[in-house]
Amino acid sequence: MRPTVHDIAAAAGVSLATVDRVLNQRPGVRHITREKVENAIRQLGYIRDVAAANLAKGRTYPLVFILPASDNSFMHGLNAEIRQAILRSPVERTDIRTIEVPAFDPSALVSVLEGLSRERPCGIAMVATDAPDVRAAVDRLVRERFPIVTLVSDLTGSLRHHYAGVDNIAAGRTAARLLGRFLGPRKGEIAVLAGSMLVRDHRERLEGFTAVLAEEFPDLAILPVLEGRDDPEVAHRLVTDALSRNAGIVGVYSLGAGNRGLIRALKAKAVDRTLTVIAHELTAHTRAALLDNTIDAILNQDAGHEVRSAIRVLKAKADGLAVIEAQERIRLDIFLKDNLP
Amino acid sequence: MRPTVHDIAAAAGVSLATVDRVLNQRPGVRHITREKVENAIRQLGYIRDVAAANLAKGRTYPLVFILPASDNSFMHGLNAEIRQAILRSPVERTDIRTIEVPAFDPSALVSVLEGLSRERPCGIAMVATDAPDVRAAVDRLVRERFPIVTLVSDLTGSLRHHYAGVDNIAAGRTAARLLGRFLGPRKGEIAVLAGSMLVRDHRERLEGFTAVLAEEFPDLAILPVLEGRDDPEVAHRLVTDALSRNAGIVGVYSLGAGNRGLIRALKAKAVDRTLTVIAHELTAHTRAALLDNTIDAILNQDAGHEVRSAIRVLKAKADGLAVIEAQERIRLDIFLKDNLP
DNA sequence: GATTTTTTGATTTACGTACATCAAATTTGG
DNA sequence: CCAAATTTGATGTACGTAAATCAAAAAATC
Repeated sequence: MRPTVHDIAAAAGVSLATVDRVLNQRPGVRHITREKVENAIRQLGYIRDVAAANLAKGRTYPLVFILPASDNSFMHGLNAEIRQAILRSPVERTDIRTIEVPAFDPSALVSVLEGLSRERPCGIAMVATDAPDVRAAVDRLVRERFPIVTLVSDLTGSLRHHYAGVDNIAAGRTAARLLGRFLGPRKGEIAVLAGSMLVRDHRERLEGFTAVLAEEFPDLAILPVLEGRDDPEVAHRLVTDALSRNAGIVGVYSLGAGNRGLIRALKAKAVDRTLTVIAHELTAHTRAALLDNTIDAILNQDAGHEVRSAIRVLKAKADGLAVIEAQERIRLDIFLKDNLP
Repeated sequence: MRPTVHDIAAAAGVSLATVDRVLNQRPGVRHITREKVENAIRQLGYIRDVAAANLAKGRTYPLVFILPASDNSFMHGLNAEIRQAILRSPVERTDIRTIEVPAFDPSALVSVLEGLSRERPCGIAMVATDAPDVRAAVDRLVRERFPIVTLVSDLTGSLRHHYAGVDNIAAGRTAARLLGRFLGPRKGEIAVLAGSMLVRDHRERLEGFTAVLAEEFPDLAILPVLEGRDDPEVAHRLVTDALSRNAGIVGVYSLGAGNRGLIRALKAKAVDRTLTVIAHELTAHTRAALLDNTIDAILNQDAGHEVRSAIRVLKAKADGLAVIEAQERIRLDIFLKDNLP
């Protein structure tokens, strides 16, 4: 049977109250007594029953999700997953609130973070915008002992406890290899459609992509990046233009959102030629395009996994518990038309 | 605040004891009283606090994992993950026991299943061997209200509650498309190395593989399947022979275990030619082979996810709770050298 | 050595549920 | 209508932990 606080008290030769003081780091325990208790805890292998503790404390986990106010399928999906998580709140003892901030606006994000310092949630998940001020604000909160995880977009170099998202450099590299291998011996140019080079994840994907293409597929040249602002209309125009102007395009890598426009452009322009296309994010549109061979592969991150993982990690950090690293690794999904979920 | 049994009792105008009798389906409640209580439960949206209930009951979840006694990397990995889960037992209130049965031996599996009917674990996870007797035994246990999930290898047509494993037909189809696309315009023959055609997952992978190859890559012909019995030595011999005898081989699909032998054969025999190779299961060997370009892609199922998912599902079923379907879907991982974990 | 301060013990209540017991009320059968 | 059976209520204890109170003991200070 698992040891309880009573067993610890008995083993350490102290009272229950003292064990409680040690366990919950309350004051008024002499150093040597504290050590006696800690030894007993270690020797008996005591593990606090978190469920019982939460019951006694009436604990809930107030969590805050900070999201950019972006109007694209991925963010909509992320929001939907957070709503699902809110529905599970009673069971998981969470109390989740989302805050929308203007996209690509570091100062807005910083002021929200500063506001949270007063609200004192027990955990913060945020889609990071990569800027020094944001990093500083995050570090400040971490030093104030707030658990913080970045979601989808990381803030490297900051003190955030965890990143719930995919490795975007690896994603870009994978896209390049798939494209290169699918094209085989063919030579030509590659069009890259991004949202904005101001976003870290897009920059990283491009970085990985160009690196592998340069190293291993020297016959494929990357055209200047098209910045579609994750907007289907803009994407449509840019891709249509590029295809018209450049007959040597053999492949397309769409590393951001706004794929609806890309797909429309491809269907109109590329009926005759055989383009190889890799896109990010599985949505109703990209799924259909994959099935009708307009797109050859989709790279995806599962927003549901990211949200659930962020919640698990924040709760664990709030309780000072360990996380199962392998479980919390967000994988890059590669979908061909055969393995769609 | 979440409603409690007290709120239900007050709302239904009955005593706590009666609410308890209804909740735990104890006898001695008139039909109309039971309905009053059930209405109150529905109206207040009462959800039993599983943590508190488990605390009160001193509940643990005795689970049994039934595994084939196969000596290959994947099964070793699966075992290791189960051991990890056992380490988490105190926290998760599980009590996990594994039973090894001879591989490919339906009757051994059936007798183990029958034995469990007396032991009464609160859930069973099993790597199924596909046979009518096994199906019958599983169905019998399900009718006796045992939660059962199949692990890695499914038992379609049975009443098992859940399958924690990948869609092997999809895996085979994916392998075929990757191979076909990687080979591009090249024509030639494809060698397929399987463990045994007696195993359902191998049969299904082959089925998916041949289907896509036939439909979409008619220039690629499949050679007679090599049955390596998941044994590196046998695999080595078979692949070496095949490569010697057949100069037209342009690709290899290894859908089972024993990849160590395959890799050795490839390195010895295929230095001169450019084979495209797709293999299953990420192990130290296949990982190294992927990195040194001996293998082009690895399809993988994450044993850790499968084990954790099986445990979550069994616990939920034992408590009569819903599972998050999307969370429990085991994905087919596709690894290129760029997105290795 | 007396006094103050700090540390420790003993005890109680609470969290939400399970489960057991016994008494009281209600229904059913004869 | 009475007895027997069934249904319901009231109450208490338990699970493992948190948190509070007050008394007692020990240590530190003068």
